[in-house]
Amino acid sequence: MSRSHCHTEAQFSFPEHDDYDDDFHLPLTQTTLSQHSLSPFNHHRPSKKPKHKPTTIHHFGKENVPPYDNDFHIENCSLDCIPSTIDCSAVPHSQHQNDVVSSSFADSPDLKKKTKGAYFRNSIESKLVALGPHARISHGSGKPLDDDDGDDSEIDLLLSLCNELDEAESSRMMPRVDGVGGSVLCPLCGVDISSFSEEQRHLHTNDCLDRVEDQAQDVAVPGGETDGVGARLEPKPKAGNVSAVVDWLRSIGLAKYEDIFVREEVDWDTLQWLKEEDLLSIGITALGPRKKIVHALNELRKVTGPSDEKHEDAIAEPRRNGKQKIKFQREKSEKKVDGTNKPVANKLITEYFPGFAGNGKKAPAASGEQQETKNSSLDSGHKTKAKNTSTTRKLRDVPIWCSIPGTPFRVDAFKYLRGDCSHWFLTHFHLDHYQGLTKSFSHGKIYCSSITASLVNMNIGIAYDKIHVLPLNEKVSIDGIDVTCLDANHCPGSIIILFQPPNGKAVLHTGDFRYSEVIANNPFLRMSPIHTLILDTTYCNPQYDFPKQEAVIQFVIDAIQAEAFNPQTLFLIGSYTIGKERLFLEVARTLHKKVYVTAAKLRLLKCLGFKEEDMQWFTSNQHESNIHVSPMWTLASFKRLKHISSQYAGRFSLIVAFSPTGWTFGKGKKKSPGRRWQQGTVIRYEVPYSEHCSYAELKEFVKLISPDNIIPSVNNDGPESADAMISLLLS
DNA sequence: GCGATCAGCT
DNA sequence: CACAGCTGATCGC
Repeated sequence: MSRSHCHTEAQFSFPEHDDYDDDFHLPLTQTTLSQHSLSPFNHHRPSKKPKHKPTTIHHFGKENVPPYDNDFHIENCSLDCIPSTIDCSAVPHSQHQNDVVSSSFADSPDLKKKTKGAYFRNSIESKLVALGPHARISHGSGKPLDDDDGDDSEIDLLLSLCNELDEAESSRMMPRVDGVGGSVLCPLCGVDISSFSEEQRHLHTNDCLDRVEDQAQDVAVPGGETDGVGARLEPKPKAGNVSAVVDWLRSIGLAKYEDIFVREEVDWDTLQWLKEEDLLSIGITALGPRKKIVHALNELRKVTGPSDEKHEDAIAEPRRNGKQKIKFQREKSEKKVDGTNKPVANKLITEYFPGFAGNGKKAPAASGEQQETKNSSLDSGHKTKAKNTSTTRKLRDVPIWCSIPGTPFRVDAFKYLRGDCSHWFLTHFHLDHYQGLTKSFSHGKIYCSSITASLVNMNIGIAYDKIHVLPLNEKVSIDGIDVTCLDANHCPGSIIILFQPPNGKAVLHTGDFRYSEVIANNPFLRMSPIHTLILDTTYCNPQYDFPKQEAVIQFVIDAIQAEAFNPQTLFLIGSYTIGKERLFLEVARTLHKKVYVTAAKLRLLKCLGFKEEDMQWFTSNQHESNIHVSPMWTLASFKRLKHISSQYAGRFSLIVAFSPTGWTFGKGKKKSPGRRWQQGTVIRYEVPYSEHCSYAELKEFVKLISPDNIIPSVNNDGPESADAMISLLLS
């Protein structure tokens, strides 16, 4: 407390806005520590009526849990539940001992959609830079895009179509599936199916469709002469064909709404024009199904245009540049998740396009196992922004970075589970890497570090008999292939995995990792020539030139000390479910102050292999500390921070939050180790604490490894950028 | 009622 | 945008 301040609590009127999160003035935008240290309280605005908009913050209040730590989502985490096969005393992530041991890491590329270049163009800070220090900024919560905002003209058209149909119906016998009002004709072959049960009618029409499809496919597919949009396999359903709509509904799993469509006599042509409000008005009130139909219709339109339709399930495949190839299939039977036993109707979209990597009808190794791609780009739709294109798919192509060439192994590929593989490696316990892994996993063994194993067991509920714990820095043989794990310096339990198959072409999968001296000196890396490097390229751009973690930790410590002149200050440090532990541990150690974590988080920390002397710095009693660890997302907006602040009105008068992330650091930003933002009594620091490599570190690592081949596991802007990235790294 | 999945949102 | 999630709604079992 280097200086006293004369503010009483009453003076800390909380700046309230009617819409305080989306549009506010920043009293201090880019002050440095020395600049701001005068007083954080000199920017108050008169308080307005304290009207709180509802927020999405929940749960606080029960059992005295502070408002921000509503769940790290870990429950029942205790050492007791860990079987003896798990070595929980493994050296924790945060400490480097005399050897290379640490925790583990991995990388799960596919889930992240990281677009680096776009970040700055749209960032708050870039706007501030452009607008100057008093700029009014608009906080990223923009409204949803007016996606195809409804034209009245379209509704008019729809109405007139309906009218036409009414007239048509009265003048000729329309095929109907409800059987009311006359004989029922098959819409495809015209046979009278009046006497059939509803099920028989659909069987019949499905058979007709199959016939037509087979005939068309014979012609359309072999040449592959399509526009890349999909072979035209079927004749266009006739206007007025309601049963085609019914089939289509079934194909997207919404058969329960067929009655509505039949009742409303929505035929194939009409269907093309339906908009969400139309669906609502005809009685599809549930949001999910409505959205699903809208999405499926959008897919239809992309391919066919409103009057050039197909009538089956649209299965979209992410493609380069965000475009899609779409093929329509009707699913008569259940989709199988097991790729080894694909019914014809379940062919992957890419199978219709010879030459498309990893799929061609005759191409071996659909998952790219044996491929050693220089042109990984061909297949690198992975991690690009293939938004929403695969939501209806059950079977997604296994991205190339998930498959280890020369082995039957997959890495962080739980989104792509199928029966042709029984060895599944998990590099670390972050959602984007284990997504798809559920308690019902039954595809063989999961290989991971001991820390990850305990997390998988506790949080997902997978039994240990399905988990094979891999040691660090020790070569083991799995299915005849040598496998060695190294600490990835990413989050606790994260690993880099070295595969040495019998063909002599070693593959190094970095998972998510941050390069370090320890990694550089690892004898396994120094001694093993690497053929293929599957690389975490999250920050593979020269603009990401952030400091070492140590520097950022020091910055945070300095900032806390600088702000701590007010004893009623609450410090918040952001953290993920796991990750960033080193930051708050070092803060605690250096300042000799405990940090508060929730009880659930504490139980989790106990499983991460920290030593007793480190654990002593954590407490689950919030009154023992004014430095609290909270989930990253609660620190992301001033709105949430203010909410927290209001919960603590009696105890704390100032909140200082630290958001540790690498994304705060990029092109156009100064190379400072942290940025400070303030709004009223809430201060937020964005600090470039990264658990991924900086660009310079990536280059150095690549130089060290000198692989023959690089496969980026994070590909932000499509295949072109994949090649560009590789060139950058090798330059 | 529960697990899985998805859309939407940081 | 999104490092890595969270939340709520829905569906299938």
